[in-house]
Amino acid sequence: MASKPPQPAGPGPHQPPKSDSPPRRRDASIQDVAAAAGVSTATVSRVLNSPGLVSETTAEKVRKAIEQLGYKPNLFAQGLMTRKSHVLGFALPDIFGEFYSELLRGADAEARRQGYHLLVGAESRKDDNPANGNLAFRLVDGLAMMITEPNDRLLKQAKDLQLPIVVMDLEVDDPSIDCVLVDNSTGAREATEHLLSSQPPEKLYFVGGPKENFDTQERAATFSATLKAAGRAPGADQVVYGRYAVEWGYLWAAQQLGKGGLRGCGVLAGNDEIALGILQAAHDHKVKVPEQLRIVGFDDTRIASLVRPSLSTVRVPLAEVGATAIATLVARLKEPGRPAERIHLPTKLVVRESSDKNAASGGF
Amino acid sequence: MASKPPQPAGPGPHQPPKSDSPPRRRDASIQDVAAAAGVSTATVSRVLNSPGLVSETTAEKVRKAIEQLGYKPNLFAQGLMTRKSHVLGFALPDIFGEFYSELLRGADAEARRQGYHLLVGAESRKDDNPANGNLAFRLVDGLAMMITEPNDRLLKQAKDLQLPIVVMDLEVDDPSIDCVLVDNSTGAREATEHLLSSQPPEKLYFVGGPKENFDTQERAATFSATLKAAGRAPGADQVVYGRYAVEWGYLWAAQQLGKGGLRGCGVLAGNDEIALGILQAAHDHKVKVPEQLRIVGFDDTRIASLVRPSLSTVRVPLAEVGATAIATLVARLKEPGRPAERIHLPTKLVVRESSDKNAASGGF
DNA sequence: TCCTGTCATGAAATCGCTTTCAGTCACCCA
DNA sequence: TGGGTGACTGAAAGCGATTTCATGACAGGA
Repeated sequence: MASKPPQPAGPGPHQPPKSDSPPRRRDASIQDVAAAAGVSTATVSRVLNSPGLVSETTAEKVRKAIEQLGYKPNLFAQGLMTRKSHVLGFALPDIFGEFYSELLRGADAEARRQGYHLLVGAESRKDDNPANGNLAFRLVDGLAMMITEPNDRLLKQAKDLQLPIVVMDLEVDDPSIDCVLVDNSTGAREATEHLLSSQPPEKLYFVGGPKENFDTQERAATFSATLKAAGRAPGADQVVYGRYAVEWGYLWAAQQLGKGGLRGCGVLAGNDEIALGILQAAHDHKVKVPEQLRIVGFDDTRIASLVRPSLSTVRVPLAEVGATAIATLVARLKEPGRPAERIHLPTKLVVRESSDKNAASGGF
Repeated sequence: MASKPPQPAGPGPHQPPKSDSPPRRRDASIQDVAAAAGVSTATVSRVLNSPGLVSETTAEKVRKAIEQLGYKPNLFAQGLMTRKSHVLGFALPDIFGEFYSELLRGADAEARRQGYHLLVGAESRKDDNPANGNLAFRLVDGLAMMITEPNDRLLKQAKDLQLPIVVMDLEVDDPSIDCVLVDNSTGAREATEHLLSSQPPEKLYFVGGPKENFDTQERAATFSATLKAAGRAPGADQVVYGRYAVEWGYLWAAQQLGKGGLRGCGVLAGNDEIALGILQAAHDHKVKVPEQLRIVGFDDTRIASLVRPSLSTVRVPLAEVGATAIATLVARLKEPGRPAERIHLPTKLVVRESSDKNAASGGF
């Protein structure tokens, strides 16, 4: 019906509708609707945006015209006036693997629920042209960004945009910015205590991601604190940093195993990928997990339950982080004055085979 | 000039500029730049959009003014005139797991490279309010959509939008729509032949995703054809359909194993998830892979190389699919008249432990 | 009867940009 | 010297919505 160009009724009596619409069919505008309904554009606009200001009889006429012409307001024009696009930016440091896709999934679902759309951007560190980033983000109503390292350049840029911002994963000091955080310490403590329990291991390690990474820092700190509380303050070699990657975990473990260490030890990894690398190395070196080496990961991405032995890990509600970020952002959009929040989402140890030989394997 | 508040020259001689800027700092507009540079808005616009039409001296003045005022064109106003937003829609049936995140990663990188941004939407089948989908997608310049089942409602909606469209994963008959496809048959044939080779198995199975799914159909067809070519035309029970999920793979395999079957057989799964489920079931039933059961997956998501035994699978260049889709879309945007393409991306068998006990384990 | 207050509506200004159209100016050639 | 040419530039007309302000009709109160 959108495509119904019923004789413009104006010019000639009966110009044959053949070859009528040279492909350039312009969408119906508010003007067309107004004309068709015999009212002014103001009235049409009111019917759409403030019904109740217009009498039921006219409203009905207008609605009919809208229906008939398949009218949809032009979002650019609308945005020009209202300064709203109903699009939210969702900026990630990268898009890779389960971790980010979960985050995005939660965010997208929530955005949709609230009538918004998501403009995603993986702000790859490589691309140093700030113009790129700014360019299209300038039409979003707000910005949810995941920032993993303090002093991120991206955050500064974002502030300059003067947009409502919510940051995931990093607690920024700016009191005007909402933050959605993960309660790393509970999970890390649970995991560490779990590793300490039952057969107390020779030695416990924390194998983290990048040293600058906020999550890694928190997890490492809690690890150390928990050990200290148990009277086993860790040495410098027991807390190490690297990258959030399978390769790094493998590398580290292979080295340790080469040195003959690690048997009878326990490892808390900075995330599941690292844990998987360690698992792999153990396998290659014929070290039995969990009998000779107990491993706990972090994040509980899907893969954790699919590897053999299945990976104990700390569950982080990633989808919920994304969803909460969007919800908070929308709340702020609706009520700009509200005080910024610091929302902490819980984490929880999930024990599987890699740290407990009695654990059920299952439950994908 | 509408907004030029420097002494209207009319009323009072010298109203004091104190209390001048209450926090509402409006972004500089093209008018402000024009005024600051002492030129017309037309000239400013030209400096930005068609340099070469303006003399170097004026251009310099204008650039200085832009710099000084931190001027950024208003995207709504710009869009209103040009009908371009430099935003592309990227519609997925869902956002879940490695599969879609890879797709998205490739797409995002390419979009960025080309100066576009991505508006993502997981068109969850639940949400049946078409208005939702249409709403913000109406400001995109083009739409890349993954469609896995013929006759998708979403595709029709998209066509109504009259936007340039590129479809991933499904070959649509509409000759005006570009398609980015995966060469399922090569991969499926390689995989099937691989399973037939060396110790010829008792029986070969194809355990697919949804029967309506286009990829599954192609893969199943090739599987059957290859078997037939080898003189071993498959029975009805050898090609089965279910869902793209670990659970389905597990369920199917567990049933077969219960019946005592499957030992000495080979399975080609519709995707890696299904294969993983089968692997899991085999493990639970103490069936040795690959000695007693050989398994090949499809897609080569990251997890395939991380499970034990590592999973043989057909590599599908997911990121490349996404990137190609975007590239094609942009190409069409730049040259609307170009004939629609059918781009086939290659697939390739990757042999790992789950189908070949001599395979190297490694290479994550 | 006249004045005032509501309600429904339309005319027109505005948002910030692009683009057409029409100069202006300097210069060159016949 | 007159007219033609080309290079720059500015005025102004949109693009399609929202919103202010004015208006007309009508009802109620003095």
